[in-house]
Amino acid sequence: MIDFPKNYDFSVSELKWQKFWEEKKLYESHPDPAKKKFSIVIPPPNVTGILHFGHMLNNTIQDIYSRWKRMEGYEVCWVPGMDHAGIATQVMVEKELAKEGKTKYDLGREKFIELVWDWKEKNGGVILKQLRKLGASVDWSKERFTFDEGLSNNVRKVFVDLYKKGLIYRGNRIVNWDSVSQTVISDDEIFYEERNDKLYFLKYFLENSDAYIPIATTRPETLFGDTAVAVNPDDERYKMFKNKRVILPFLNKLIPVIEDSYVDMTFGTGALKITPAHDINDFEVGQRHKLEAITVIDRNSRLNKNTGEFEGLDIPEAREKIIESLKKLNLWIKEEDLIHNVALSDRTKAVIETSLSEQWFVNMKKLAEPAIEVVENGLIKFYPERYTKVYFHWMKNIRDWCISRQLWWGHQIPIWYNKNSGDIYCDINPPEDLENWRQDEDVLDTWFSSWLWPLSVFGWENSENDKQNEVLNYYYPTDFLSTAPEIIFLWVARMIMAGMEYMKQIPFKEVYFHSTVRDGKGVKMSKSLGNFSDAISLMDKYGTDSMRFTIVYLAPLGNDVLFDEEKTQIGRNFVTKLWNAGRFIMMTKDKLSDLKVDQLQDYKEDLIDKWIESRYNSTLINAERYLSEYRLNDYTKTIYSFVWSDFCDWYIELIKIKINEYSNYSHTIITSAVNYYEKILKILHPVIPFVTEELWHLIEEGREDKSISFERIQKSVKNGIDLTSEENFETFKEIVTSIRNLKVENNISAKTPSQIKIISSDQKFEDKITTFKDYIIKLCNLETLEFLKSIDSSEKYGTAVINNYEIFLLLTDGAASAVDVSKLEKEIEGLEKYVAGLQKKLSNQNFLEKAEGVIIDKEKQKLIEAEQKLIKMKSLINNS
RNA sequence: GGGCGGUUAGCUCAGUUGGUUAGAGCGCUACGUUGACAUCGUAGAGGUCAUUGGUUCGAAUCCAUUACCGCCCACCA
Repeated sequence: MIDFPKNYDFSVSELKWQKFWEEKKLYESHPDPAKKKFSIVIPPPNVTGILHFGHMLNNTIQDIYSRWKRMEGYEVCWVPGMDHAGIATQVMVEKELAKEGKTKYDLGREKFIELVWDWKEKNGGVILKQLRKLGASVDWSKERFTFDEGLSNNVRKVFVDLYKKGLIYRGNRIVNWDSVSQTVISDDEIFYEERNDKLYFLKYFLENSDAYIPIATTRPETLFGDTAVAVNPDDERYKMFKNKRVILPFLNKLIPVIEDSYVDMTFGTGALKITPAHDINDFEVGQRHKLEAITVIDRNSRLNKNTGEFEGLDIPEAREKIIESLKKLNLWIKEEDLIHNVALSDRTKAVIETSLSEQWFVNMKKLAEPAIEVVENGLIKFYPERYTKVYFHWMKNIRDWCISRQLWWGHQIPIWYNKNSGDIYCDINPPEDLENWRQDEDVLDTWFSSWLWPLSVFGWENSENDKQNEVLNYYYPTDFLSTAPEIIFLWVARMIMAGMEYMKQIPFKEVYFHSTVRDGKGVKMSKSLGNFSDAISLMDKYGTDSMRFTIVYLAPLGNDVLFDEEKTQIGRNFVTKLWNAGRFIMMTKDKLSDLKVDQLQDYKEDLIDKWIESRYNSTLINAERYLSEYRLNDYTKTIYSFVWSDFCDWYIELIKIKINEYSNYSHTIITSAVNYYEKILKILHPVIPFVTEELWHLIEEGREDKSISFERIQKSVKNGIDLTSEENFETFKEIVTSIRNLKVENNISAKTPSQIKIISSDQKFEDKITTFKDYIIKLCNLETLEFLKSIDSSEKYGTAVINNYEIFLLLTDGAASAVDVSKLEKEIEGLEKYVAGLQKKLSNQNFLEKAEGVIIDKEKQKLIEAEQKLIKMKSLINNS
């Protein structure tokens, strides 16, 4: 006899199995040519990261596929790891330093990097511990870090290779400069904030004339960098200025008036000053018109030597002084209030200065071509499918990738400049006579290492040896990638490009973009908004399985998850239900184990057995289908309803009757119940791994060294569905529900034994019912259940009319009135409308000519049934 | 501003190629607790499928329009 606790203690169980799985190295994978493989690489979380709801959802999804495929017999490999996350990590350590009143410059580059490594060893990687807590069945022996040696080598190799192919170049481009962190940041690290600002109107006088062109600008301090004034070619107002020159204030320099359709005639004055060095659009206009780009703001956001008397001033100061001077010079018109978006740095909240800077770029056009093709050809599929459009739009308009970052924590660019000759040396290893060379100070964008992730984690070396790389050849391409939609360009698209360039093969076959997790009101969860519940503490409170189940249950493909603490009930209640069903089965098994052999008889299968087998097969077919379509919520829902509605509400209740009435069958009955229960545990294991492992061990002795995660889930079989049994069972449920309802309506306690009479026009109906007559009697607590041709009208009855049969509940003394007339009338009214609608449809020539025969027959059948029902209901009302 | 989605019961969502009196879970209401489970059971009430128009014998489903919501991209001097 197994001790089966009344309550499930998830905290003990989860720790136990987490340890068991890892210590036994169950999920370590090795290439096995005899088996089909299934491989996934984790989207490497930041080394600074902690597990939030997005991670919980994403890693649960990956775990579901890993576990399901493993149970289907695949050699599954799910590779974990982390990203060194340049800016995020560096900023974190810099903040620590700041507490001691120090900056990174006090330490110097080398010492600072050492410090970051220390920080990583001590505080980094919290999220990997949390992945263990989540139950992620990853292969820990393959854990990688984007900054570890192998991956760093890969990064250098790829840089050198692209450089030698001429795809990496150094160029002057407009970049986003964060003057606080002193680095260039990408567009993705910027957010926009609406601010109240001023729009200033200035006069730029025409050369040798009293006429001026009015300029509207929010940034008068950049006028020193103006190299043109632009107007729209269609703008009649400035016709006289076209192809002439105007005088730039202060510098008295002549700049041309150019025409460019980029200029919006309706905004400001319709005349725009062009400052190619400090605005992305101006830069583009400048390129079109071959204008010079003059930098006037330095890296500390101060005006530089090109601004004459204003040199050294910061921006607000300079702006004020410039306006003052313009007024004195009579170059001032007016100012207006303006609400516009200001770009700010995600990390430092500093106002972003767009300025011209020398950076390293990757030319993306060539790399993008094959990456577009493989998605067009369907070699890579996106779920939800609509992301393919988003992908194409971006890929077909791809811009060059600025890969240099002015940080210390990251892969330093493998470029050396000769101190004497200025020659450039680019190689994986430093030049031999190092004292004559100076390495480029910049590091590479973090994504420059993560775009190689699917190759590098499997030991890619970009050499001839690759062909002998058994591990890489076995696992690449991976089968599945699950990630957040916001990194489709930053990461997903780039991995495809790297995969095509270096493996000549796609990096993954299917990409799932998971739901964004929002709070109950639909607001994206974030720490700053304070609507952020701590995922880990909720796991402690409700159990990991409950959280996993709930979050997947709430995550439909392509939609957001609206999550709040209250909703964890779904998962928690389900886990409890599953536990209690197991407890019932085990208790019953124990109780019946005393039965002697001579008490057993041959077990006769009945409707229940056929029905539950069919329901199981339907559930399995659905589960497989939903998983293959990445409809994870439907996968959980279909199993949920099988377990709760079919197995617990009906199957177990009927088992109870079988056992109480025919205890001599019970061994077979309980064997069968255990069998279905184990099947349930298996198909649920991918989503709720801990409790299913616990239950699987409790349900049968002798499994100490085994894990449910290696039990096989057999593929579904189509002919496992028995529609007749399912339909008959539905009729059975319909009768039971109707009788229970009749009792409630007539104020008869469920416990009171009642007499039921059923009248049917269908001769076969009685035969059909007979097979489950006894179950009806027991479930509804009946004294008698009779089939009659007519009813004794001297008695009072509660009645239910159901299609081709009627149920009569005999009302004994003191029972309430037999028929609720008003309710019945309402029903009749609805039914009459329905019948009229059908009649109209069936007398419509067009319908009869154009609709398919099957449809017409179906409608005719509906009409017959409805008319029958109507007649019965009317007679009911007449009799009352 | 450009692109892409969405709008079905109080809430969150299903609804296959147009042919149901439109479904589920949660919530709500009533009743029910000594034998798996009150984290439960039984039963019930709830929707003119966002608007308007069109295609069709027939529209939640296809097309167009409007309104609102969301996401992504670009960012306006």
